[in-house]
Amino acid sequence: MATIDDVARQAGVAISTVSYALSGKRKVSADTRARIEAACAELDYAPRASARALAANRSEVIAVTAPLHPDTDPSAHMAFAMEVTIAARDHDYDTLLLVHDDAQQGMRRSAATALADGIIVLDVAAHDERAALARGLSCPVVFIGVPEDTEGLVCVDLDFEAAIRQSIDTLVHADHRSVGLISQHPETLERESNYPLRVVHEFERYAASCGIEFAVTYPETDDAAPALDDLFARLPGMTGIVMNTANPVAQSLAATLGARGLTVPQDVSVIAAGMTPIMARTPLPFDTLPLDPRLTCPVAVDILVDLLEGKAPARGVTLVTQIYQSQGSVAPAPVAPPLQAR
Amino acid sequence: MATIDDVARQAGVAISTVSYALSGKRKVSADTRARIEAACAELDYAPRASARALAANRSEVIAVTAPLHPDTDPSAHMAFAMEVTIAARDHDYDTLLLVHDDAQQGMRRSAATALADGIIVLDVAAHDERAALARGLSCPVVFIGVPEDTEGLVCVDLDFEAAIRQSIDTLVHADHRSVGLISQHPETLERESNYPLRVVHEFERYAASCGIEFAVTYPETDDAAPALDDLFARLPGMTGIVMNTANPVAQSLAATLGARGLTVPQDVSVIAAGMTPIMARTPLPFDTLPLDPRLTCPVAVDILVDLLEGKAPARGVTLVTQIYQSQGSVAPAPVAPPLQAR
DNA sequence: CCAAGCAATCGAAGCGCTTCGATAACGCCG
DNA sequence: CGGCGTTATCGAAGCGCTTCGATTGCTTGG
Repeated sequence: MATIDDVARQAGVAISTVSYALSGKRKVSADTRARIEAACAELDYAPRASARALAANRSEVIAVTAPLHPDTDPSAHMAFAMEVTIAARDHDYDTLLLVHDDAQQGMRRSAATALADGIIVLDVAAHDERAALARGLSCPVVFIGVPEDTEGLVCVDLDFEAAIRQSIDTLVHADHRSVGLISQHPETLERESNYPLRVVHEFERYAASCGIEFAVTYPETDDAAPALDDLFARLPGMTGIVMNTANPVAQSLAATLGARGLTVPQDVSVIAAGMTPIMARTPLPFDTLPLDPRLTCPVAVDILVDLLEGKAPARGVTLVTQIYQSQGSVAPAPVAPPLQAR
Repeated sequence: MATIDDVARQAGVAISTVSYALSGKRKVSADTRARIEAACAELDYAPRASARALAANRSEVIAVTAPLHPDTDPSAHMAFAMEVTIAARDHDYDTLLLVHDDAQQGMRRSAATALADGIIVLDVAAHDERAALARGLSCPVVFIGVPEDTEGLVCVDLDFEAAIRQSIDTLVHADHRSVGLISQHPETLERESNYPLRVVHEFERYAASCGIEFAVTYPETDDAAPALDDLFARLPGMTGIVMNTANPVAQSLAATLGARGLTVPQDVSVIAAGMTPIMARTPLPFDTLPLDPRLTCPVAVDILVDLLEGKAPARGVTLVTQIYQSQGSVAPAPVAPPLQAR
């Protein structure tokens, strides 16, 4: 393993000149640079990460906490971890994976030992213990997801409120006047990240402000039938459905609608807002505002890197707009409401 | 951030004494140790990872390559990465995630810069480019999965051959004399890791040596019906099925058997050998020899750590025995073959 | 009573890099 | 032609830790 010393000797310059040539932090004449580069290539030189980290007081490593609790979807998890890793490499950072049950310990350790320069927190719950921890940590932390209390935190998330507004707008423009929301299992609302709740609130607020009829239902199981029946009981003239629910429920809804003799989009228009596309091996035939890690992760990493390199101050909460993907599941509302039609 | 210097001063000892007290590499008297520990606690001391790595010439980090090609299952990926991470923490190692398309570059970089002490390679294909690379790398590499040419490599995998033998034994002991194997999609056999092929070979070899009738089928799609029909066409008296196939096919098989009026295990006995249990949100009602990351990952990490700490020489290929999980899908063979029975 | 042996501790030399201030070489202007 | 500002390069001081050999102060046996 060649060291910077070997390179300097080989190129006939001082160590510091090699360092400056490689980092570009001071000007080096064209031909010395050429000699140094030749030496590096010949000796197959790569700077020792630990030496560099010690001297420069930065490790060029970002830690990623993705704690495993039983009800998280590992596939979504991996997708986020991968996207963070890819985005980090674009800035020449590597990522350290912290997945132990006790994410706190991992975060503390990476900060205390300066293992990582910064931390990305995934799978954020409404009342996340990692929020309090992050406030007391010496290194920058960026959350992907928004906890209840964002005081002093830097968070990135999708703009679920905007997605809901866009879903309602889309339906309203297609003349739907009665729209139902299928939300998450009641326990999920408690435990999980708080976006499902934000979705419900915004749905109710915005639907009301648009002057349309609306109702929200919370499926108890993965079977969408009771939820659908519940909605139709409360909105007999319902012609539009917005979903922000677990994928199995969505899968089941597709089947249930068929079983009820309802065709999408002739009888009912359906939009899935803020759902993970990854799990959907069998893609849903619904218009979607997908919860796409490729939207949030690069933004989160950009912000963290800016923080690390002192390029920008902490930014509070950043919301990223989801992209509407049309699958033809929205059509103008039928003249007669679907249930009365038959 | 306190340094070892601060601790030494606070405890009234030399720096080296602190180092020895913390590492345990030399004896330190009980009361100096106590003073040092008190000082550490008071100053909230944690050794700087980079300084330690530079001085000791080891980073206590293991790199994990999990390249993302389109046909890999992210959920399984994450499960492996997590299990490796957990196992590594048990040995006080952290894990660096290398996930870029170009895994080679990541491996080279972590070795060249001494970012990581060793590398774990996941998702190994039969002709994996990373095999050649590993041979030329300066740091130990352990593969989870077995490539075609294992010369000079250290690999850990499940003992698929043993699983197949155990599956056949189980069926034979229940008096089944005609057994079919549902293997993978033909392209999967080409591209993927080579265990599906090993499974087919061992199935044919061992079934023949047991003197039973057998056939192998390769489903073209996720629909198991054609595969099942193919098997029955070639083995009209088939009473046992071994599966080593993609999970959707298995899901489909459960449905198809029902549709054909066949009951498990009364009419047909079924065993799933070497399949990922993670994906199966809806658990399959079949006896299983699951492809469980918790079996291989800790073993791989143990081996790597032994290698790193010079405790043991390279071990070649290590095969781990899968654990049979009974779900009641195996019963004694019916007296009359199922198809003729109706 | 002294040499030998042992246990506990210290001091200093690195590990390989970054970075600051100093230095040398050079052209330019008055 | 001397002084000055540039530009390119050098030297050395760390960064915070590990580890080796040396030192100190005891205890023992001869």
